[in-house]
Amino acid sequence: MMKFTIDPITPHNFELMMNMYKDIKGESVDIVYNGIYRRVLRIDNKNVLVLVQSVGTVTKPKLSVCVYPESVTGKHVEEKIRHMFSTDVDLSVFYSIIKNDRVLSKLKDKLYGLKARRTPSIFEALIIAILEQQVALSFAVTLQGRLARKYGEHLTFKRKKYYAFPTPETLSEANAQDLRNLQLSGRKAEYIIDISKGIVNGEINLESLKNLSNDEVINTLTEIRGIGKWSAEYILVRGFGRLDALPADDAGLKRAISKYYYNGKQVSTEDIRGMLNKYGEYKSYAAYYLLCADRLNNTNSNKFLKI
DNA sequence: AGCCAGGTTTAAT
DNA sequence: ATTAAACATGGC
Repeated sequence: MMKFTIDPITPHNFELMMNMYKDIKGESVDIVYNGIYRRVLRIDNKNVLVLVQSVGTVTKPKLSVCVYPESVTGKHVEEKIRHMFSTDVDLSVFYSIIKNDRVLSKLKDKLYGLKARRTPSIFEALIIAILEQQVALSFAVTLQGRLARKYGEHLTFKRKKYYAFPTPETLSEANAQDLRNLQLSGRKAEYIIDISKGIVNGEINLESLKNLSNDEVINTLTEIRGIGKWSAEYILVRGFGRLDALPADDAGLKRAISKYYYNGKQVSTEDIRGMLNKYGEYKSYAAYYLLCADRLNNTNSNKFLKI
């Protein structure tokens, strides 16, 4: 077992990050209980189980990471964990940008230290984007779990099975009917198989997009069948970790902005872009905090945020 | 029952 | 160039 610690940029609220999705039922590749996050990661072409927990506080954050087995490069694990948990995001900058916004400044107090999780790979962000298109988030998580159980490799730790997110290689050989049996739509099944094939045969190279601008990434990704603007922007945020990108079409975001800023009146995508644009380099966090507020308002019987 | 949910493509106008 | 229908399922 390899063990090391990471010092995220403060503030960093690991517990809140873990709790943000705990109301969503359904098996998943991300397992959290007893305050410990567990999942299988592909590192150095090997599957390893990673356990992450907080051993610090929100203002003096420290993460403890355990890796089983240890036959991988520690530095590679650390890079992946830093990316996934946004340890290098500096929320103090975001908080100073939004200090005059009546809604976001309240959310800052309620969600202090909350950072967004990112996917370990761009491929995973891409597949999740497809799964989440047009369905409730909880259903998308259920589909993700089914996909992992059927197509993901697994490893056993303390008599418990942990599933990796499926690889493009495996999904490229999946059968469309099998995916439909998991209750994906026929379209989503096609998208996932075709994209996986494209990655395997080299027509799609996700890693090569890392140095491109947001717009260049969007233009490239939206040429792929099944990836529209929303998905491309979602992938920019969730997978690439771009802080200045934003899925402005998002249904949940529209609902939140209409509720908190426009007294329930409908807002257009362009309204959203216009208003969140002023948060510049951190506009993804403005969107994320609003989405979280809306979600917490809907899942908590007592109102989370009153404006 | 019917519409919406962290949309996209395809096939009409 | 814009608009409508189809898509799978669960919750309200």
